[in-house]
Amino acid sequence: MGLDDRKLAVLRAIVEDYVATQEPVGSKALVERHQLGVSPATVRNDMAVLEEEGYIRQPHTSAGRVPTDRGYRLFVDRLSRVKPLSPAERRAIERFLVGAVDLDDVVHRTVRLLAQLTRQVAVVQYPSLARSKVRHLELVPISTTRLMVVMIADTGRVEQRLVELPGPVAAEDVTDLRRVVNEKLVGSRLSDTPPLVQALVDESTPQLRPAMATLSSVLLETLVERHEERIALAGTANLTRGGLLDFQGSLRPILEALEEEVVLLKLIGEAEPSTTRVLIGDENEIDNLRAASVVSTGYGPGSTIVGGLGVLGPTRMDYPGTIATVRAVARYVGELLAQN
Amino acid sequence: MGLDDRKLAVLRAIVEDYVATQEPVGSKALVERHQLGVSPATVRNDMAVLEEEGYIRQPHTSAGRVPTDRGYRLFVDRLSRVKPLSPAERRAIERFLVGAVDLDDVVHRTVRLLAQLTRQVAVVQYPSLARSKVRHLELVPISTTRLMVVMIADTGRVEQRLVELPGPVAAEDVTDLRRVVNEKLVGSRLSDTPPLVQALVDESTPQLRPAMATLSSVLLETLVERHEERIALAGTANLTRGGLLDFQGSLRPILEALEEEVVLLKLIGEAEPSTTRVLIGDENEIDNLRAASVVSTGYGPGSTIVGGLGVLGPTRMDYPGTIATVRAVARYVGELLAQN
DNA sequence: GACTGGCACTCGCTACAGTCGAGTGCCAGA
DNA sequence: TCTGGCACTCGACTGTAGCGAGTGCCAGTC
Repeated sequence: MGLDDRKLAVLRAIVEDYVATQEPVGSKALVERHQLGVSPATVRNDMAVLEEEGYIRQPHTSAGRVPTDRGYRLFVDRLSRVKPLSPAERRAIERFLVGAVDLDDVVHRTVRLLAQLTRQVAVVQYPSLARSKVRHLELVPISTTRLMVVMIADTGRVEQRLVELPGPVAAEDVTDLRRVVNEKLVGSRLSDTPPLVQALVDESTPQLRPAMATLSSVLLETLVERHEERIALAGTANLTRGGLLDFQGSLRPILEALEEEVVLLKLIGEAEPSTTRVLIGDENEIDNLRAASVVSTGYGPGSTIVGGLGVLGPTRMDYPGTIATVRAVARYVGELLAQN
Repeated sequence: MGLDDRKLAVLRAIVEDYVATQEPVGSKALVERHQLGVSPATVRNDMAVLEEEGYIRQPHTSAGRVPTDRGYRLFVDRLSRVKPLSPAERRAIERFLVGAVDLDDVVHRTVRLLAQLTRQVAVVQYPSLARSKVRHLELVPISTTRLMVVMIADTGRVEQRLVELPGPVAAEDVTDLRRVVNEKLVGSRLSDTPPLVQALVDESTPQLRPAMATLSSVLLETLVERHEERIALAGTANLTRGGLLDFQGSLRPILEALEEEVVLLKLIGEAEPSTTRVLIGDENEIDNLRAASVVSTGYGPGSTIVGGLGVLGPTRMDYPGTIATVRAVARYVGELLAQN
């Protein structure tokens, strides 16, 4: 079922034109806009083959062709080169990210930047706690039976949680607790902590044990399991570009999906090192997003990955450009994190 | 230009029917569905007057009437009673909010709850720092020239910020700094701090002064001015209900407005004590939201207000129900905060 | 065998005419 | 002041016709 070079060129041309114009593209327009060196009739034959193979389809007879998800996939995999960023884009990225003051700030700036550059919905995952190491644990007494636990991770993430102690604890005991948890936990990965935390309880003095038990269960429960991941989102207004033609007329399912953190994490959180993942339409496991494509990648200081980021848009998107932007932003953010 | 009781009843009926059916309501349908005790012809005369006064209008000549923003305003001010919540709703609120573990948790649960109950976009402002008192300031050394400042407010809010010190500071100096800032600032309103913070610098020992200067400027700049307000949002998918008839066909401007924190704050942040504010369509100062209505109120422990919350929806919304829900949720959240 | 020009065909889109009916405004009369 | 009646308006819907973009196929050419 060979697709010879010209057929591939035709497919590429169809994808490019369709992305640009948002209108089904016909054989005549194709030969006019691209130097294919053959006549419309020939192109039509090629199109027939491409359609048979499932790479393009006709919205209705007497209309031009539109790429299918499969067609986009082939385009992304074999027919496109990642576009180099324009100097203006590079500058925009740098300008946007310098002056970030804070992890929160970095994440917010990043997600806005991504949304602006790609003109799509951007998603940025905060550095995953599971991939962070504990830098410091602070215990702040709020009352005799209440403690605020503040965890600072090496990725810059800060999480806090109020702990209700089983009974009153004296100030010097809090100091002891603080010393012990820091001694034991600083420098370790949170994902590795369960045994460590258990040990904390076992090794506590009888006096501290009840407090330590509560504290450690909160550490595990809240910081590791529940709150674990955070997400920032921007650019939802970009969904309305393309006047409801994308997303088969209803933003509903998309907006619903974007409200679910779990869904977002699934989209961008499973990043593998230094790969850019592209999910096109149907390839998406989330039903609500069957009409959308997602481009995502991991980021982190140096070559490690601490979180994911990406964008979501119509299947009809500029893949080469989007991929380039997502990669570039991820790289810059990584550098930024490395500086801290 | 007296609007007698019957004309007001007609307006009320029109608003209620239109909100329920989303279709222009005609004189015949009106007398059938409401016991107005008069004939359609009479109602038509009343309608003509109401239209002349600008309370209703006809989308086109041979269609029924639709309330104008002005009509809704009159309805809200004089023609409607706040609906009591159903027991199911009460239960939903309680169920949703118990078990909240954290301020973050409370806010997230609240915003989701509001969105779910009102079936609209919900906005919740975190307790305003300007209205909070400092409960504790923690300084955590990250390196010899870096400090993490963690501020815990009495409202439960926790803000942190990385501070780059002008030079290395010894551990015991950090302890001193911590003691001093806590002594001076704990218990004071952040909005009142500028003079206090200035005093901090003036009174510092020469040794601590440079560090204190940086620290205090960060306290002012970041915690008070910049980061000041935080906002949680939920239910954007609800904008797509009513199939694009609301919002004159485009969600674009709405989604854009919702991305701007400043805008959201303006919407719900200017709450006055124990008032529920209703902004209808045109009354809204933000151009993008001229097709929407906002119902908002303040919340806080006891009778104090620490922040605002509210919902945004089409002008064609169930005002009595929405107002009731917003108030009830605000009250519950206030109680929850009071417990801490 | 691959490509091309030509031709018949399909079918969505637009315009137009006609009908229907909901809803109105107005008026005369109770 | 209210009501029933009536003429009128105008959007929604239906059906028809013409247009044109685009196709598939086929016979002919290189």
